[in-house]
Amino acid sequence: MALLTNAIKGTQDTLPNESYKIQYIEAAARETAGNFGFREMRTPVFEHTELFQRGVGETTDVVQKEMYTFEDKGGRSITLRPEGTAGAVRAFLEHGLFNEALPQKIFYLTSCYRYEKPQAGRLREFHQFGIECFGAGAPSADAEVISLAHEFFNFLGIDNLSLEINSIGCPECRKNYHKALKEYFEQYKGELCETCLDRLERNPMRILDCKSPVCSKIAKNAPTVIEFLCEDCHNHFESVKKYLDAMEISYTVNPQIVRGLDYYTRTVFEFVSNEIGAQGTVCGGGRYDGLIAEMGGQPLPAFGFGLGLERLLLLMEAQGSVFPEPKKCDLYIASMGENANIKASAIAKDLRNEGLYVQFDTVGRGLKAQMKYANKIGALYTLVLGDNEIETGNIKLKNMETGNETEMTLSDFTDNFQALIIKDAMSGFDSLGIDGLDLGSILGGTN
RNA sequence: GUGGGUAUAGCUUAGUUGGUUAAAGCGCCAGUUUGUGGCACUGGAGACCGUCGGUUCGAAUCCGACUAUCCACCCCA
Repeated sequence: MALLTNAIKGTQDTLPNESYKIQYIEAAARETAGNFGFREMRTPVFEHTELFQRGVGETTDVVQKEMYTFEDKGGRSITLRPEGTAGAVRAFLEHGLFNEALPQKIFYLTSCYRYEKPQAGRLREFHQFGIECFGAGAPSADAEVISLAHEFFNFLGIDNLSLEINSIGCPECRKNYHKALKEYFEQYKGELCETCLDRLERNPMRILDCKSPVCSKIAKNAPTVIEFLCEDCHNHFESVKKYLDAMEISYTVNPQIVRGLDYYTRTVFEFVSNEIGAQGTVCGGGRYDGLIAEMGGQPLPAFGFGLGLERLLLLMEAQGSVFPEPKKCDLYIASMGENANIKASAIAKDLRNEGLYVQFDTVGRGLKAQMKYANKIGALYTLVLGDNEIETGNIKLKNMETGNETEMTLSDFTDNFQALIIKDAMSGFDSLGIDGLDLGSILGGTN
């Protein structure tokens, strides 16, 4: 039974009373991306496993232990995407988008999958707002994409998010840096933690990231990547900073930032929060000039980021952000008797065609229960429809907020409901005169 | 994969040193009002007390294992 009624570990349902929040965030993402000239790309949730092995990097944790990989019935090895960039690059190459006007500016809103132990801000299925800018190698591209994320956060009214940037250079400068780093840490071989000893051999840059007090203390005085940047990479980084300064985007240079995906080169950055637990990176990205060639294309520079929607939502709730309320029900039609029930459905259809949000009873409840329901869903107006109303053609329209009822004929009501509620919202029925809208004749008494 | 916390109705929780029909608030349904919501009052439905096993005359309560969940490490969005 538990299998039937329990969601899979590390997954989350978004229920109807919460979904408007994530919809708001997604709408903000589309809006912001659009203003920067980024257009949406949708790619499959699954790809050939090789794509991620090559694209994300064989040595990364993501590929080594976190992928959802399975064999399909045709014997192919398939993997649920653990991130968005590899698939976007694949589609970019497959459809020859490099022949279109460059840069190709792409955004996506998608789910990603990683087999990890869930914790605060970390799910096995999570959602990303991703940006990829293909074919833009200038420092202005780095700055533009970073400013897009900045603008997005700004739009949502988020503060307390710090931008940290770094440059990890090109493969050429990294070679020298690795050498220097190894030499440095080897002096402390006796003190480093076990995992760091391992890192010393495989990827000494990761030691910079270690949380153990001993290692991080040693790492503090380690040589930084920035000191080892070649002239081109150095100039590039300096230029990026100038652009950010000019856009008044504040940042701190954090030489400790080492991104976990192999494809990054030069500029890397993170937007970090300290309000949502240990997994504080809400947005992370950078330049990946080698990836497109690595995946079989002509060499082409690129820059992008991934932004975690669940973490963002967590952050917004921690900050008490207000989300725009979803639309309220304009009209609830409470009906009694078969004739009225049928009439209610017909009225609802007509008003919905005019773009109004209308509901009627589909449970077969009594009038009182229907009124209760109308109240619960926050209906703005209620129309009671029974044998009397059908017979006489006279109805009362109830404003659920004030409780006022207004008498009118059914046909006037159906013809003018939209105008009526606008007028009512502006002034209330009580004060309605004969100005503008010609509604005087249908607004009999109020009570 | 490794640690630590937690597990009682849809939700939030109470449950005294093991002792009869496991309690409350919110929510849900209905009634008080033969055709009118919110407020109040009354009633109702809803819990194999996470699962399995053990100790005991007797277990929601003690013990063990498992599972789930939360948090942290690793790593990342």
